[in-house]
Amino acid sequence: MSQKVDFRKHLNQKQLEAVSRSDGPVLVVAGAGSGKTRTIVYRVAWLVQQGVDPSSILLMTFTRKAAQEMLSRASQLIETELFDVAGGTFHSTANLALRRYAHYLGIQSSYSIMDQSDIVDAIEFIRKNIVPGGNQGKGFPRPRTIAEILSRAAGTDTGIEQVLKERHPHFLEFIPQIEQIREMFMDHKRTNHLMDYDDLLLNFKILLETSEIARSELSLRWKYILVDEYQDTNTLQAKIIRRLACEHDNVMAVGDDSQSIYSFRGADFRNIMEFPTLFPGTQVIRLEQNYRSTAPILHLTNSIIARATTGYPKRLFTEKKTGQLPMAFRPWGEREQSQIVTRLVQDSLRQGIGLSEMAVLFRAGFHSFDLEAELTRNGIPFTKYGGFKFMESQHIKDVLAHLRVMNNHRDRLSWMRILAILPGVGLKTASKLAHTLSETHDLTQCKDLVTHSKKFKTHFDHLLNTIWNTKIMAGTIAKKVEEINSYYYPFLQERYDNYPKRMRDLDQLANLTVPYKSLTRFLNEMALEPPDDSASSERRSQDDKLVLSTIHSAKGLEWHTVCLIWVTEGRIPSPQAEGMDDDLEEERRLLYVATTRARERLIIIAPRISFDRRYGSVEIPLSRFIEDVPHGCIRWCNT
DNA sequence: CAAACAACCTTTTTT
DNA sequence: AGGTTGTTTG
Repeated sequence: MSQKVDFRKHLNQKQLEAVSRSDGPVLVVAGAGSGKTRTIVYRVAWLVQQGVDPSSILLMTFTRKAAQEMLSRASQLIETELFDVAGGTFHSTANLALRRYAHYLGIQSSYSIMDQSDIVDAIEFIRKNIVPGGNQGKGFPRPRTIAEILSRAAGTDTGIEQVLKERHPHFLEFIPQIEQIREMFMDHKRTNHLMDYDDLLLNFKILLETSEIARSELSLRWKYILVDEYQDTNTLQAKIIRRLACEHDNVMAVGDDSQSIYSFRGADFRNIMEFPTLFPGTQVIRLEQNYRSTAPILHLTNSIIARATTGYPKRLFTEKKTGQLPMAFRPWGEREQSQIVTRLVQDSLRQGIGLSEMAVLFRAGFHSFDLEAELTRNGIPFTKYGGFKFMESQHIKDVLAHLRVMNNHRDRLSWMRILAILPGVGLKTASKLAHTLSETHDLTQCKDLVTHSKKFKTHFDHLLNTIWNTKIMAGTIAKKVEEINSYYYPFLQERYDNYPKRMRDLDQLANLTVPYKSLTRFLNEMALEPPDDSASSERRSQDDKLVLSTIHSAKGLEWHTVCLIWVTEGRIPSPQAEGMDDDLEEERRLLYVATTRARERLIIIAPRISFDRRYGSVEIPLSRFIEDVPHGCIRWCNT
């Protein structure tokens, strides 16, 4: 048995209270930097030291990485391996449970998981077919928007009409069409054995509600449930937790309503407010001592969130009394902004602050394009979190489609994608062939599908041979990916000028498969948790690089120095939020999350001029959230 | 029915 | 600046 950990020494009064609670529901309202992660880590350690079997603990987090980190910290603490603890996202937990219990719902357990782009592709495909001979063109929502609407309806447990009224009143006239698309989309998923993110949660919930066996088995297995980032759960997820804990009520939910920033995904901070209602007898514990930031930074962040209308009032305090005032700059334009950041980074380096101790944060992925160029010019290495996704670039999707077809021959859209790569194949041909191919197990029977064109037949044969041979060939998944890569290479070269770079991406993809033994596993995990980008897989700790990140992707992280760019109207708050109170509130919380990432130094930059393609140079005011803040909070600097 | 070209428009945030 | 959508041509 491991040595005893002195919990009293490592935790403050409140943290200790949460960690050592015996049984029953607990809600930990943990302000930014108040030791939220620490509390969870110590809670796991405490439970295990009390003799709780690690395999009866379930740790739900926002990303798999977060779960792994917490578990590894906990296991270091008590010097006990903890790989028996179930840890992961709601989606991966749902996936796990559904694989096992799908038959109770009359669903095949061999379903594939659709990622965002699969969903959009499918909806687009359906929309094209819905009105024969014509697209509804003008004013009709785009596939991406439709996907959003459907997802929101699923995640909030409401109807399409409700969602449209609240979020997209200008599409109200299309209710019948959208309903129809929804029906056809569901049909498409059923016949092709597919599930999207919402289906995972929805079916998990249904499973827990309808199958007494599954519910009690799971609830008896996971006797202690910990949920991180509870403020970013939706109603569906709350219901899942409620059911999972039905046998014991041992749930510890941890979160901060002031940091709820995922409402576009159906998350609602009111969820965390209602937790005590969902679990009567909940002990609410507030963590308000901040261990991260200096007093001046905290003063600013407190002022930013003070005007928010969220529920649990709190005011963080710290014992780090001294420190620099947050600095703010108003440079002329984007160019100057990038130069300030660069200069700042170079100065900090001279002061001995490592590159990886600094981060630049922004509202949206494209806000950093100019900065990226400037950093490159100055030879400053950086990695970027958030924004464009490796897995969603065309060439990666092409190769993945081959793998998916090998895995699930019914995947019609992947067939279409593969076929459309061949020269001389467009929508019509692909559609026809994909239909037959997806119905047939044995590809060797499909050779004669194409007879008319000799040239095309050669290509088609080659494709079928490659798929078939790769499918049955022995060897690792990486080997198979390489096989597909070399088949795909000529097309890649043909289609893209930057094919060498894209080829490197494909090699990277092969590397990603290394930890996996089963192709199904690999594909599903990639859909559930895609890697950040091609660069980050090489990143791995020791590389000293500046971090550029969207605010969303910076959640839960911290740096010595944080620099926020584009703190202006039109960027934060984002123009889309304009006129919607709830959304504007969320933008404020977003800025709160961003500013609370800083330990010692916070820099805010807000260019005066932004370049708009339509109107040319436009003057833009400082973000209203900073305008609101008391004067002495910030030191204004000349550029 | 597919390829080549042109206009366009988009652009939050992510499991 | 990129992909996407629509239009024309072969």
